[in-house]
Amino acid sequence: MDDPQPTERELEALKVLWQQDEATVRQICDEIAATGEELAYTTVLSLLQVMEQKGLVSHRREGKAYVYLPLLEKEKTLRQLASGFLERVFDGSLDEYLVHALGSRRVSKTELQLLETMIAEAKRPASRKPRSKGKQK
Amino acid sequence: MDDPQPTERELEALKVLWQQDEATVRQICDEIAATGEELAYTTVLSLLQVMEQKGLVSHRREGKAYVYLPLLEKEKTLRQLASGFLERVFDGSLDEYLVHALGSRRVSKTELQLLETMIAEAKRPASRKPRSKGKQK
DNA sequence: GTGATTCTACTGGTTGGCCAGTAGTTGTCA
DNA sequence: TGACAACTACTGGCCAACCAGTAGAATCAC
Repeated sequence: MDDPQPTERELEALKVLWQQDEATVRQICDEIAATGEELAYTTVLSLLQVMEQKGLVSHRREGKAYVYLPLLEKEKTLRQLASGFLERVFDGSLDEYLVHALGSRRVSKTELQLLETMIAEAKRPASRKPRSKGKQK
Repeated sequence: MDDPQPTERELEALKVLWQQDEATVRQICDEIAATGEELAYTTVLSLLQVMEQKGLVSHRREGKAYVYLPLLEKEKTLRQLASGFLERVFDGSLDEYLVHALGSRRVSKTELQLLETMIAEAKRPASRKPRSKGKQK
């Protein structure tokens, strides 16, 4: 409830920032363009400014350009997005979600393996995973 | 790409329709109110009318009231929502999604069991699941 | 028929997200 | 210093979602 959720576009920008730690408007612009969508430089800038206003990102001057950096934690944000979606669409039922998610695409062997590992992990009753809030990276 | 995706609110209305097969504006209104959100009658009506325009629902007269019924298939819609979300937010990585979804809440024993079953199911290489499109309820 | 009740049709307003153009600023280089 | 290039600030337009008020139509009791 604290931090505001990013919109679709904002998430795109955040992904770039998460991946590169920080980036100039130009870089973000290029990165988004690389995914197929061409946006005007000023459009991306506007987006970033709105995001700064919302507290999603911050920036500092570097020479002539602004370097933006994310304020939202990647892991936390994704977690919130995931659980929010689950709640809204599937009323919190993970099974329901999976039934539909699995039904819509092929699942690779590797993925299945990973799933099993995760389940085994979750099965251990009181095994508090360290969940280092410092996170990876 | 065919059928348009419902918005947040529209999905709420659709859920009611799916659950009851069909419903009057009044019923939908009450049902939504039961989840905690009070909406004006006319608001719900407007919503339904927009949805009809989009081809999400249809209606027929019954006495004095209109009875709305869903045109979107529940299973298909949920599947599209699930996969769309997965694609947009997690770049299609189911693992990634699950890591975050599982991390955000407790998972019950029953759920774990169900997950295992699903995985076992998915593991069988060419076992075409019957996928009875009629499904439960 | 008349009136009261309950519904639908129509219409408008507000907000947020998204996009981009123009003007102004800053840094660089000769 | 002067001119150019690259950047930022400001502003507005567009559209979808959401909400609700008012007017009109159908139904029913009497």
